[in-house]
Amino acid sequence: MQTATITRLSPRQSPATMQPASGKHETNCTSCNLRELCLPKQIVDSDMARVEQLVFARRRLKRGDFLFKAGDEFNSLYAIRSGFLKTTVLNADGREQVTGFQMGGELLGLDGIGGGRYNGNAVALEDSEVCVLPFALIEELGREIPAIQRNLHSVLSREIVRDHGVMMLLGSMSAEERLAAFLLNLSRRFTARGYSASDFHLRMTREEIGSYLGLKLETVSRLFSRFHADGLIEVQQKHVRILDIPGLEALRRN
Amino acid sequence: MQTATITRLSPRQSPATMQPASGKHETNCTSCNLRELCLPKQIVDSDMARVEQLVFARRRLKRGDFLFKAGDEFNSLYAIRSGFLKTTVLNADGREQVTGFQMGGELLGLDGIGGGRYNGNAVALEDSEVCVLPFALIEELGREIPAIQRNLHSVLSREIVRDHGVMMLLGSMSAEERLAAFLLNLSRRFTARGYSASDFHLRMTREEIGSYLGLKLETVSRLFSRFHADGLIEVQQKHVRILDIPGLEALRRN
DNA sequence: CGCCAACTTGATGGCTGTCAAGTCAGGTGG
DNA sequence: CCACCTGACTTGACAGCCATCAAGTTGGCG
Repeated sequence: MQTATITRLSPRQSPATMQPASGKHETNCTSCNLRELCLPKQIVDSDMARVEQLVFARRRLKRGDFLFKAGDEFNSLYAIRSGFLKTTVLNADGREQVTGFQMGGELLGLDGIGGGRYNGNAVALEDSEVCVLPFALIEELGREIPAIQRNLHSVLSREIVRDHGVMMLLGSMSAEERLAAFLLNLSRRFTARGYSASDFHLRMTREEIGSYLGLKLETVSRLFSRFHADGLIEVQQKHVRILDIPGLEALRRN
Repeated sequence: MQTATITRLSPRQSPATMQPASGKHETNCTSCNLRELCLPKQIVDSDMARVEQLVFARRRLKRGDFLFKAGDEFNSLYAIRSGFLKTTVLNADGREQVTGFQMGGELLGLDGIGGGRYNGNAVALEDSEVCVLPFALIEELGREIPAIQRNLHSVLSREIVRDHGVMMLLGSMSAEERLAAFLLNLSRRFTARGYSASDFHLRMTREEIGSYLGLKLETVSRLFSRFHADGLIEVQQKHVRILDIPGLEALRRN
């Protein structure tokens, strides 16, 4: 399950001379409905052509496929066009910790910039498609277009802020608070992508939720049942409907 | 305790025209003994003069002083010249989570780049001195000197990797494993700065260690006592001597 | 010298983990 | 088309780790 379809958009040449993608099936940032999530608002039209050069290729993943593995050589960041992924890190003794769940418009691979190799795994939780963004090109364009440079720095910094939020979650919140925060976070991100804020399909297992939240799968399952009994949510396997967002918000803060 | 001495190194002009620092008491990256921690090896001499323009000022902090607070306007990163700091984030209901402890050569303020405001607090745990690096200058120089650009990206990415390590710690390790990993991490970082790997003074309280590790202060205290009883460390208040590094490494992995 | 924050240590309890048994749902093959 | 199979999930019983509450001790600092 590790082979994945790669659609090359332009011949691999020196990064400095890559041609923009063209053709009906090919990536087009200008018309991408995730544009506002990927790209800074300040990008002017005259720069868009250059921005689209960044998208070297697309890559399709089936559920279970690895986008990259810990230790793989780092060359590119990935922008999610569609689908749902998880990222994990591995312990010396083999334990795995889920570090995040990513959806459309979010960037993957930031952990590879510093060390030349990806630090963790990225795995598709459903069939997905990503844009491949060679990092050398990003840096080159960043030097020429300040809005691109600024955007990269913002993305990196916001990932740090997100991680600090997870530390807060893991370090000082109860199991109940963690799951409430998790559901509200998913809700907010689905909303930003035009999906229902209250009705969604979990792409990850109870075990993966538990790993992310520092809990065991049984605890997650029990909490879902409790939230259901308390009238906060409806839950049936992977389908969740939030009935009482203020109620969850109150839990998150107590 | 929020006022802090600021030593201005050069008159505040347009960032692009700032003059390099000079004078016997003034910052000099070339001769700074933390240079190898702050700066990429690839910096050539001809670029060093420009790099030193980055250091707009130094700032002295007394123990307890805030370097910045959550919500403060973001303008600069800070490089620690000497001393020891902690960073924290705050909950909606006032709980505080320690997100890290920083020492000489490490960069602070990365969490402010994305939002225009610092996301958390930075507090000096002992009298400290930092170099003030206006971020607009860093970005400007990054556009002109690829080694600087690369270095900034590496620093940001490595912070993400570090955060993922903390998530692993908090999400899937026992109290004992967490404290062992914490002590070994401190040991490694002191070693890199020329201090003893096995004999050091903790600048933070049991409560701050506990917050960082997701434990209560009593648990931290009990673990210190247990490690002592097991012959792994000697501990007397804030003075710690590691007696058995392999023993701690074995704990970290079990 | 005295005060107070920081620390240690003990007793107890509760939250969450562990172990176990059973249910559910979706996919596969006969 | 249905039965089976397997991974995912739920629920119960129990245990253990760590939190909580409490009482004292230490040591740094004014």
